[in-house]
Amino acid sequence: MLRKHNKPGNKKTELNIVKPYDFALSLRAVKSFQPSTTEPNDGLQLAAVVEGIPTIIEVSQNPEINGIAVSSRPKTKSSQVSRIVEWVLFTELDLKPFYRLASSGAKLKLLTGKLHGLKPMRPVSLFEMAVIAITEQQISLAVAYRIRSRLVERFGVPIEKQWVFPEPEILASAPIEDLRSCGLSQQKEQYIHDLANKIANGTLDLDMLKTLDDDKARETIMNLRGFGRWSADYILVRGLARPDCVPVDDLGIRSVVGEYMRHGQRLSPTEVTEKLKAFRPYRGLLAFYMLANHRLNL
DNA sequence: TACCAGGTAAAAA
DNA sequence: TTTTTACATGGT
Repeated sequence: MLRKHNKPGNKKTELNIVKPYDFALSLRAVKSFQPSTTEPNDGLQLAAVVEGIPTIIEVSQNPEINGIAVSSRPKTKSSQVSRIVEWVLFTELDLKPFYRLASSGAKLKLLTGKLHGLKPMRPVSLFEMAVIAITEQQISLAVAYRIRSRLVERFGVPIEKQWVFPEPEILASAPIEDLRSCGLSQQKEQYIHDLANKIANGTLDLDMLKTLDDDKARETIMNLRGFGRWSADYILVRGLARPDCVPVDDLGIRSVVGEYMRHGQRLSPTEVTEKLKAFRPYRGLLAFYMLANHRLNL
């Protein structure tokens, strides 16, 4: 007989995920990129609106079955929950071909060995991701983070000790001064209003980016007001976790690729492209592994 | 105090 | 077509 580990009021379901996968490692990796290192617990909590109801989705390791368990508060039967978690954890990504490709050199073999099972995590919503990109243009990450906190706490939906990121409709109808008073510049306030309006009135569906190839997705993003090359790449890499996509302009990437592929010397954007050429279609994953290893300081 | 931080659009040259 | 410029906040 199958043992049920369900408790009343907290329905748990298991998640199918393409292996190898190391949830704890992947979680540590995302957190190492986040400005705030609070959140002491070792599980993942996502705040999202499910069937119109603000919900906390909890993702944790289930040692009994060596898998991933998902629960939600309030509990819901909606299949939206697993779809969200599948998206965030990138369950469908198969790391095996990437490992085969990166096993050529001793250094890279060591890297993928240390980080075995690491997958990038993606934010719940691409709208939030797009707003992150706008706020982080030019100013420091810490400042951008403060501005976003004010935005979320003001317009988002509170649940437990978190907030669900505001829906486009909410920001679209927010008065200009209200957005400005969160610390956004006049330009950035316009970009966000413009984006939110397009989504709210149905002219734009960011989720369809998921169906486009890298170049087409980049082009689509760059046609939006306020999104240049940097922001488009940022969304492709962080928001969609495209396995072959590398933000070659990024200083961190240039240093860390140089660390592995030249003697710790920073590379130029074209040199990064050159050095990673052989690792298509997993150039982005490789860069992610290098960066994660650097951040985690293993 | 002044300068800079994972840019961008619009104006100017 | 390429080069400047304004922009908001907070850390140094």
